[in-house]
This record gives sequence, structure tokens and C-alpha cells, in this order.
Amino acid sequence: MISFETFKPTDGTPIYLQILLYIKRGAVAGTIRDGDELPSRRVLSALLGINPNTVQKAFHMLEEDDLIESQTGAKSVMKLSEEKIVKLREDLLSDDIRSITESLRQMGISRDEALRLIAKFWEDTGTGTDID
Amino acid sequence: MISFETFKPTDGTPIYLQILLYIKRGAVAGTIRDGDELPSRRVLSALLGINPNTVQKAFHMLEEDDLIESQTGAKSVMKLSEEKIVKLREDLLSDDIRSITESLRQMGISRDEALRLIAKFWEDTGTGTDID
DNA sequence: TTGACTGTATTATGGGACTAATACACTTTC
DNA sequence: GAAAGTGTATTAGTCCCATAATACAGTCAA
Repeated sequence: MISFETFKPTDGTPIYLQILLYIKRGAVAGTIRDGDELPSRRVLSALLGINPNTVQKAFHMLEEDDLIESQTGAKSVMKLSEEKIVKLREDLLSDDIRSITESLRQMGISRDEALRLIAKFWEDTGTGTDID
Repeated sequence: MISFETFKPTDGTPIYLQILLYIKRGAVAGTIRDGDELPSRRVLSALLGINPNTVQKAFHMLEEDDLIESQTGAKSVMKLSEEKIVKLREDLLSDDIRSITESLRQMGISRDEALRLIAKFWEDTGTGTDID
């Protein structure tokens, strides 16, 4: 059963998109695997304190992306393959890195300064248990 | 007069926030300076193909942040100081870098791999005229 | 002074995100 | 078989973003 213990909703981004991203990123990280069961719409919505329809929206989009399989009456399960994960990784990384690059460029930050700032922040916010 | 030639609206983020960020980032980069005139609400909205009220919302928030000065009948002007710019830079950088760091960590990307990916993307998307 | 342009304010409309309350069909488990 | 849990669907309501159409008061330049 996929855990949502580390899921922390932020405001500014629609919740259904945050759920979507949480699962996609978990798949890329390998913490969410093919065949893993997802919590039911009702259980997860209660756990997150949101409406069941919001969870349904996220899960429905995951199904459209062919990343989960749903069947009336049974729990939904992850439907992953190495190929899908590679593509997910490329897509997510591309979006994130394009975003930060454009943002820093607009602020007149140089490449080296950007790398230095990110490296410093990474260390300052690390848990200490990482191998990074 | 502040130019919006390099402003390219993206979907997903409210337009008024994008205008707000465009101006704040320009102030940090130094391309927008204290005393610079802003285009009028009507002119800018026509230029961007959006509603005057959307521009007004962005400008109103800039005024609440004490970054511009408006007076009925006259054009609005930037109201910057070194102190404000330093704070702006810290705030914007903090938000952006926290965001990318969390995102990459959730994908299981290591610090070194993150830096490598960003460095590569930076070069691949550079204009060639940068000193970076 | 006059006309064009400016900032500001108001009301109305539509769409997306989210909530709320149901309802129905199906699977799973005892 | 029955009860509990599941996915799915519908309708209604609120709030924010954005549009649309005005209106009014002040500045600026000819």
C-alpha cells in the first residue's frame, strides 16, 4: 500500500495536481513500484482532509496516463514499466529544470552562481542521513 | 519606460502573478530601476492581450509591496532602494531554490546529479551571448 | 482651456478548483 | 448470501481568476 506520510500539500498549486506529482515522483524515485496498491479514494481523502472528488480527479488523470489501473469494486494498483518510468523522469525533470533555469536567468543570476546557490541550499536543508 | 518584450505568459500560473514576478525579477536583475515608468494599465493590457483589471491587480499588489508609486492621472513609477532589492532577491531565490530542491529530492535525485543536470540544461538552452 | 490619457472603482458573467451530499454497481471478505 | 468497502457518476454550491463594460476623477501636453 502506497504511503502518503511524506505528502505535504502546499497552497498555490491545485491539490489534485500535487497528488498526481507525488505519485509520479515516487515512481521515478522507486519508492512506488509496479503493482503497488493505492489507498481508496475515500480513505485517502479522509487522510488528507480533502474531498473524495479531488482525489478521484487525480486518480482519474493517472489512469488516463496509463499509470494506474482501476476497476469498480477493487482497489486501484500502479501499472508501471521501465519504459514509462524513464519517460516520466525525463518529463518531470525537464519541467522542473526549465522552470528554475528561466527564473534564475530572469533575475540575472549566472550559471555558476546558480549552481553555487543550489548546492549550498541542498546542504543546508539536508537531513544528514543522505548519501548526497 | 519598462519594456515587456521579453514577457512570455505561461499557463498554470495566474497572469497577474506572472506580471508581478516579471517586474520583481527585473528589479533584482537591474534591468528595472528606481524611477522607471511603467506602461499604463490600458496600454499594457492591450499589449499583452489581457484585461485591464488583470494588470491593475498586479500593479495594485506591487503598490502594496511599496515597489511602485501610483497617482490618479499620472503614470506609475518604480520605487526601489538597495535594501528592497536585496530583500527581493533573497525572497525570490529562496522560493525558487526551495521548490526545485524539494522536487528533485522527491524524485530521488542526488545533489551532484542535480547540479550536473542543471549545468547541462543551462548550457543547452543558453543564447551563446551570455558570459555564463 | 481642452482633449487625451492616466489611475481607480463598480457590477456582471463565465470557467476552474474544491467542497458537499448522494446514488449506483461491483468486489472482497466473512 | 450479506455486509463492508470499492470505483464511478451526478448535481449543487462557493471561491478565485479573468473578462467585459462602464463610470469618475486627476494629470499632462498642445
